[in-house]
Amino acid sequence: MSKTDTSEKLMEKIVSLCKRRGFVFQSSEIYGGLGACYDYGPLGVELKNNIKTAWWNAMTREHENIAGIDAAIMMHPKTWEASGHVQSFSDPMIDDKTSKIRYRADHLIEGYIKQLEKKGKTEEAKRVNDEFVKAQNSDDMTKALYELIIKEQIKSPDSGAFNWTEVRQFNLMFSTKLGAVADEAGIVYLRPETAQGIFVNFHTVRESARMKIPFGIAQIGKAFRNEIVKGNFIFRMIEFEQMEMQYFVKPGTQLDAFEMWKEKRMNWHIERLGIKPENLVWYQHEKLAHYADAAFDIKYKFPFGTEEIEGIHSRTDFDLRRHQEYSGKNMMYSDTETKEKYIPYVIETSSGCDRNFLMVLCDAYTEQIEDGEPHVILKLKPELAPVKAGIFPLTKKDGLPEIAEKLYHDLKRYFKVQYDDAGSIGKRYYRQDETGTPFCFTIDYDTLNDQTVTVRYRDTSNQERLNLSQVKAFLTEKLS
RNA sequence: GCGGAAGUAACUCAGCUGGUAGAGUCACAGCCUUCCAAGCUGUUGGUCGCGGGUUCGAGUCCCGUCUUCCGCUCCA
Repeated sequence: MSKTDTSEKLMEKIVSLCKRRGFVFQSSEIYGGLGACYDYGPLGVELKNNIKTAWWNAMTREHENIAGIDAAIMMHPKTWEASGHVQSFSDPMIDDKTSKIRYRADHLIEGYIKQLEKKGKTEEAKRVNDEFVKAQNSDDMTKALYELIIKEQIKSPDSGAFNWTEVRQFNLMFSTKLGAVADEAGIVYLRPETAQGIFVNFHTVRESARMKIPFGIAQIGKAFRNEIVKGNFIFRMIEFEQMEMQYFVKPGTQLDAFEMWKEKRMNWHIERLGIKPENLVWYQHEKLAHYADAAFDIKYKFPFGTEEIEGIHSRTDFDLRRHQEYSGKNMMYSDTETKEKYIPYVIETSSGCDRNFLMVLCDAYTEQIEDGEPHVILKLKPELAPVKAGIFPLTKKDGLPEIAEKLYHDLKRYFKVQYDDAGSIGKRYYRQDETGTPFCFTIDYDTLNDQTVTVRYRDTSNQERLNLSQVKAFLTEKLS
């Protein structure tokens, strides 16, 4: 990243590179695009898969007590009542037309009640509060809240104006109809988080994988949120992919597990994704979600601001307890040694795959000024690079292409490699630098004599010679 | 959803007060090329976001609409 670049410019450059080189495209672009939806291109899908594999392996392969699943996107509607999403994901919003500021309608009324209490008008506060509770439980909650705001003449906290829009409902869950005949009973939601697919499978996974507490269940999958505020490229999408793990522990031990996972997850970003440590920061939640008793986020210093890429939350036994309540099924764990029975506590590590992808690109993006021209290098960790090596004949004659093609065919079974004979050799190196390919092998005139090739390193432009027969071993070693 | 800015080739943009589209880059083919974006030739690619209006004539003026970018609540 060049020091003269403003962060806005940097983001533009990354978006432009993504389009031009086939990392990420706007969805349905020929129809004008669809907001906050993006498609991963040929190189993007490789990079994204590599990130997912790095996560999956670190979680499931390197932890014998973590099992993986892949749950359905659509779940029984009761799931979302139990999880609290039907209630808490449905926000009644109201706009002050004077100041153009938006408020949560329920927060507005709560604020008003508190003000009354402060002024000593306890009786009136109680009356409004009763009406507030009644409005919240009314069949048409948005209308009831609106009528209450109008009736009590609640003014805007910022502008002092009494100039409201109607209360509108912003439910963040997407719904669709199940079955050919659509009726009210058939409404299902696209999951707004992947976690619930893990909770409802708690017993089936535990038994089939023969797990004992403490153990975890890992999952990578799509989730959907009908966001009011979208944007920052792929940072906030309505359809996004989560990589998350729920770790079940004995109540009372959750804080130890919490600390362990905090450390492990931070290290994973630094060691496995190769993110510069100075660009990652911890953020502690002060206002906790309805299910949590401790919550930290890992944030990354994006060009557009320091934003969350992973949450590590102590979810208590909220989810399992609620599922036990709503389903009537026993969600207790029986410890066969101590004969104890309890609902386990949960530590969640939940990371946005698309956000990791964007972070990896931002962190790897490098410009070196050469002869006044910026030379773009994506300094990706070799394991993550979409293409592992470029294979070039120095020129298109004298038998060099034939040797290069043979090398390409020998390697392509094992590594994602690219053959290129178009343009000058410098241009071909440049193309690979821009897409993060860590190594290039060039067949030249020396190859004809001594069977050696040039290996050229992306980050330094340094070159070494290597025997043709050792190229595969070289890549294997560098990528492990 | 509200306020501000903008939509012309795959990318970055030009197109002045209306006269039926251009540049550079990229891509592709060929020539050339003995190691870091060289050069030459050619080719592909646009009903100027979409719809309507004014006009003999609209990329350009007017209206609507969609989308994107920047701010306002929440989150992975």
